[in-house]
Amino acid sequence: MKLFLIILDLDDALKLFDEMTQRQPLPSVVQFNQLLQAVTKMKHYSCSIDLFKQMNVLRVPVDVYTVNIVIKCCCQMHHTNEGFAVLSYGFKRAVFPDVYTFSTLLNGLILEDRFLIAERLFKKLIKEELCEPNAIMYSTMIKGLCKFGNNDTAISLLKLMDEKGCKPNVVTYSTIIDSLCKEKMVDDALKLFKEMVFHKGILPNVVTYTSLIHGLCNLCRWDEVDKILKEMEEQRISPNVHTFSILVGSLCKEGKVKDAKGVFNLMIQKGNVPNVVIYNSLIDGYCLRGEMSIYFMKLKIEEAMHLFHEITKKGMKPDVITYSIMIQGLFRVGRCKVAEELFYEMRAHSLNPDEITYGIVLEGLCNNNQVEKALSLFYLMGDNKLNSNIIVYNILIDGASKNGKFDIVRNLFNELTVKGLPPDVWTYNTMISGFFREGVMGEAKELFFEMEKRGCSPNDVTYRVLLQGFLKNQQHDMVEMLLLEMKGRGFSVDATTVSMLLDHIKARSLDASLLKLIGKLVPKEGVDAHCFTV
DNA sequence: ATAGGGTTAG
Repeated sequence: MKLFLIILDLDDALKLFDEMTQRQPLPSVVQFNQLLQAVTKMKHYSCSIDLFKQMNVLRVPVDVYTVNIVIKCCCQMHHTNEGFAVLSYGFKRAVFPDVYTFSTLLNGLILEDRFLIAERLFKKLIKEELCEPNAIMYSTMIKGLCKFGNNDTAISLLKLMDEKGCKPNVVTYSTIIDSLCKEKMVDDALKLFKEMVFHKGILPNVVTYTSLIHGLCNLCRWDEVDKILKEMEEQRISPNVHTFSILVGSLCKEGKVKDAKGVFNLMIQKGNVPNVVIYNSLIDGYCLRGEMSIYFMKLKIEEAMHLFHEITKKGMKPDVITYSIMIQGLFRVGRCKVAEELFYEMRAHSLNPDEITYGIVLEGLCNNNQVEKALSLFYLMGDNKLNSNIIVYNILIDGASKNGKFDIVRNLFNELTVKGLPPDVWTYNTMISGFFREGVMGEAKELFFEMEKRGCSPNDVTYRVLLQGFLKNQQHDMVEMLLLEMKGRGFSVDATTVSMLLDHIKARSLDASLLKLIGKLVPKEGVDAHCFTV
């Protein structure tokens, strides 16, 4: 009997477990493993661990499969140390780990960002010949290297495993290809893709193609996206909901919501079942403010709302992200009441808002002249996690500043020191622009000199804020110094600031000799600056 | 062991 055929939900599994434990004699370990596997597949990790504990009480024998499943559950819950405890429990009962056990543990360490420990374990396994690494283990280590930005080493390890006679497979390659795409190194990814296909004869799958499509979409290389989609068709590899949701998301970011909806419909027409993720992408598209009037924004919010309700109608549940997107959209068109209602509704459905949701709500309130409400929400509802998030602080500081509550701005900024939460470049920029708004240029200048000392380098926005602030306040003595610093740091100056500078030169409040320097800071026309920032 | 969604400044 195949257990997974009769277990439909957690309830079934638990009932079956009870029934199994009462049988005389007890069912075999294989059947218990199947049950644990089923519970784990449903992502009820802590439940699997509980069942495992009960098995021990009942003296159901366990084998390496049992141990592997339970270790996996520990790791998925980010409790890898408990996974190691299960490993030593196994040793005590003469259940010895295999390559799968160690791969799972390595994966858990990487999941918890403990790559150095993973690396040490991996080397130890090889050196002491505790197990022969297979493609899964190598791929796991390669994933870790990629995760910590070490694509080059990942590629070296790929070569090394091949030399050692362990053949990389489509997963190994896809891992690196995806990582390269995420770092915008799509050409390197395409090179590796060709190596995989033409030199190693490994066939790409939908995951490989989806990663490439993602990378190309991010760089707006649409022709090549088309080419990949055609190639997939030739290879008879159908795009799935993942692939489509990347296409939908990218079209939305381009402001082409109608096209995105078209792709969404096409996907359904092709027999794919939409999930919450792709709904969220599309709803976000309808909520984004493009270059349109508030009238059209309100119309689009209606469509977003319609899609939002469609999720429930189709038997799915909106998640924290769905609610966050909807709330943000509603605040943007000034429908605060409905936004707040949704904020309460999500909690009524036991969806816990995270720091991003809070940030959205706080920003929405601030932008709609409700700073006090935002602050009381922040102090009354915010837990440790929310109130230790620098972005949330930045939002509040900016909101208070724009609403003329500068005493609150100072309070919030000082609170960061008390909490030991380091301000980031956004915080400094927000504060500096707040000082200008308040007309206290001395403090703006002071904070600018201070930020570098406190380990936060200014960025191009900092210089923009400073230049525009000084120009508006007829303070010209800092301008040349700022422009020179920008040149030194390789920043360019934006159109608005340039035109302000030129106005001041025309009015002779700035010396014309600055023109040469300004000319060097203007990005060359027709060249996409993004090509160079990668 | 590999792929998808939501936050801030000008």
